[in-house]
Amino acid sequence: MDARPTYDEKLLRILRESAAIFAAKGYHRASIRDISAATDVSLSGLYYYFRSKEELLFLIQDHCFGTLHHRLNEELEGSTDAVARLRIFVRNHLRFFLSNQAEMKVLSHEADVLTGEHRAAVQKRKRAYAAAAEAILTELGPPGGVKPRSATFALFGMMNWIYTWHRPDVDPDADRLAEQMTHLFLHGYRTPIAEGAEALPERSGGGRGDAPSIWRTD
Amino acid sequence: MDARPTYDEKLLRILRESAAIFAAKGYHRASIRDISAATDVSLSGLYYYFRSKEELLFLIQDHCFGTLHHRLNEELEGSTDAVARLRIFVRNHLRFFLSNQAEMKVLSHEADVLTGEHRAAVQKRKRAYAAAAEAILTELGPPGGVKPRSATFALFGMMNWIYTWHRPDVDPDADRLAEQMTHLFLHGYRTPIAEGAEALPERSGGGRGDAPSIWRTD
Amino acid sequence: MDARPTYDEKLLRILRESAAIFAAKGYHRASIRDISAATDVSLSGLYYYFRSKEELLFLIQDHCFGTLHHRLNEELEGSTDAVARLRIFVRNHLRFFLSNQAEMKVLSHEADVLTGEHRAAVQKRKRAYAAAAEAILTELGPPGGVKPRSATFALFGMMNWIYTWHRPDVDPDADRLAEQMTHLFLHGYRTPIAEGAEALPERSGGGRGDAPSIWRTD
Amino acid sequence: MDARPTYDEKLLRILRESAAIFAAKGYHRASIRDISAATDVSLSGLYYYFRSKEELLFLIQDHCFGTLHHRLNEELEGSTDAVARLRIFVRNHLRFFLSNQAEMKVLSHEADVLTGEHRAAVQKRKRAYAAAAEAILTELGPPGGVKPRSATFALFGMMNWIYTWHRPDVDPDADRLAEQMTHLFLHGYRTPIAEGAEALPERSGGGRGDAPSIWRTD
DNA sequence: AATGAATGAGGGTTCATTCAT
DNA sequence: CATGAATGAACCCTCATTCAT
Repeated sequence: MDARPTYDEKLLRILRESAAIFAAKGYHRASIRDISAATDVSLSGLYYYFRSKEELLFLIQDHCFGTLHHRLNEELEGSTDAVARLRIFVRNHLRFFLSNQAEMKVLSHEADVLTGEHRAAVQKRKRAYAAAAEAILTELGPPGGVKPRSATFALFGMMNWIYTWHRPDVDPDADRLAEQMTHLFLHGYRTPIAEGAEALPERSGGGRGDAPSIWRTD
Repeated sequence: MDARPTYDEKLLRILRESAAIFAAKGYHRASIRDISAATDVSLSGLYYYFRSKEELLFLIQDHCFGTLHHRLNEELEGSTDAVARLRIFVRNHLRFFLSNQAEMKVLSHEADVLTGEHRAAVQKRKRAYAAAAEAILTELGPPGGVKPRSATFALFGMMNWIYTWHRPDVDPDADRLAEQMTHLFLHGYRTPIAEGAEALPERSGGGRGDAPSIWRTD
Repeated sequence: MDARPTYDEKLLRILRESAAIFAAKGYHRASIRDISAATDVSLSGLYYYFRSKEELLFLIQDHCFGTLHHRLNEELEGSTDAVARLRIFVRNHLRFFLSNQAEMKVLSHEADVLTGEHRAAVQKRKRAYAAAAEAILTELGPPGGVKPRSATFALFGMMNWIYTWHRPDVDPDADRLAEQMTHLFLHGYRTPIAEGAEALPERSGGGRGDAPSIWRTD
Repeated sequence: MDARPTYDEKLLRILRESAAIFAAKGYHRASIRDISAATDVSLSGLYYYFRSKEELLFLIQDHCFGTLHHRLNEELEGSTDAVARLRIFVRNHLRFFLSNQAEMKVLSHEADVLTGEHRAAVQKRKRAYAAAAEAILTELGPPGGVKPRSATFALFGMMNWIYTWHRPDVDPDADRLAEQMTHLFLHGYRTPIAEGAEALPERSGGGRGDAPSIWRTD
């Protein structure tokens, strides 16, 4: 109804372009000058939209998380079956991830750049989203031997790692990947760990505590 | 036998401290001055040990990958059972990860900082290690529906993501985590995907191609 | 009679707030944004009232000097006794100074910020005021040894320096201070310098010309 | 004995040139680039000698005050007569002031730019020097009506104001000025205030409390 | 083998000011 | 009258790196 570009639209454009630049070069290597060039907004003009580079990153992360979680709730609505809900969760996450690769890379990769209140606000979002995930896992019933906390993060690891390897021309699309990851996770999660499974013969210096230095001297 | 501090020992110390600093602040935010302060070597003195900051990062990553892969081969030696070999692989990876958190974080997090020959050299190492992993998966026999490439990276995702969440006081140690992750992966990998599993009712705009903007405007 | 806020009143409010800010932070450190915030006038809105930051400073200084001198003439009117006139001069200056500390600090402290015509206009006011002071001193009759020019500035120094130290809770008020300073000045001014008073034994390297560096190297 | 330029000498040169620039343009208007140009040291090279612009100002002020006070003590040594000591104090101050005009202007004019520890350190110096001055005044015996605190600052006002007016070609040199200011101060300080001196007829709105606005509206 | 001194390039940010509305 | 949006210029400071010693 209103064709005039609104204030919001311009900010959103800046956020989108900035996310792409942060994704490509990394937050610290990207300069405000890069963003100025990409957006065709003067260096100082940008500061009308955010107070600092860090706030810019915050705006990106905050909006991104907000939308991700918001969509999840929409998708879950009405669904009651535990497995279906897990599948929806994974699919939503991966769809969003692959549709907004730049933003999600920024979210995954620049997680601990933020400080102070910005950091706190994003962590709050993160915790809420992780809690939603854990709740879904809980609905699945007791796991077969994997701790729920580790399992949650293992699932996130599978999903969040994709920005490092996924190539659209070679790899499955979001929905297919979602099926596969749900499947992968679900069976292991439910199947009890067999006795003696861990009976691996010890070979070299054991686990933690022994902590051999990473640096070979030979 | 030789009590004199050798050249190597000092370089190694520098690499260790540098890895810790890179892990804590990120490669780009960490300055050579930080490293100078941490190592008690003068700024210019450091340049005796590496030609540039990037080479320093390379040395860390190269040694780290080298050791990781070297250990894997040692651990695998003599073992023939496919499942056992997978378990060894995961355990080796996680032990190493948790024993050398700083280095592994640098490896995971600063993967695409390197350029030119340094980049090529590390990628070669990375590919070799990934190939070893994929070979082990292949030994497991045909998967039940998950593509081997996706599965490999899903496994790496689970494992490499731990630097973002693992807390030694709360979470299982490396060996126990290895059991769980092996278990998690293995069952999903082998179990065939049931027909109709993906029959999720479509809800919002579909997967890729539709690519809704990340930024809500409502 | 007229309740509507007039043009002048708003300008005056702006000048008053600006003077306070300039006094607090110094002209150069104070930003137009600070003034915008303090006056609740938008950044660009301020430029309706003055053409540039420098003009704003000019308006403050010009008004301030104008009023100071105007009051002096009012106070002096009808008084003929030389000493009484000096007393009135000092009292007027100090009253004004302590009643308008911000403005007078700006006057004293930002004296040579102005350039071009602004500078010329203020200096004209300054010279006129200083001439009035010198005239009063002349009426006192020939000094006892102090040059009139130095004496005038010594008096101004005493008076203008107060913005650096005067604390209303501890120090005398304007009128009492005026008595004391008049007294202080008057006696020294009239009393002849005794012969041999200056017969101080030379100690270190003499006065100007010798110009020892300020920086100790021992 | 050693003709090689030492580290110190270079720092001192930088401080001297910086003081001249701060004196000429004011601290805030002067840029590090100005100093770089004046000293022929690269912009970044300067930061080898100080950590920030503020520290540079601190170094100037600290050294300056240190030397001033140090010299005072040297000059006072052995002198016992109260009046002679006052004369020495004033002479030392004025000699130093006129021999190091730039530094002293910076000291007088940029007094409250410093913050934190820098500010505290300089204020400590300032208090010590002011205390020395007050001690000398105390030795003179009880004043004739002027409060010692006001008197001290009146004297400082006379002296410190000279950077605003003194012209070497027209005005007396430091030693002569010292005589005159000592004389000016001394007589007023000792002579009792006559009764009824302050019996000035009130004319316009009285002293403080009445505080007429500085801005004329007529 | 080690370092003090120095630098060019570039970083984030602020500022006074303008102009269409 | 008033303002939201925008900008060029400048500012302070940090960085990786070098080089004479």
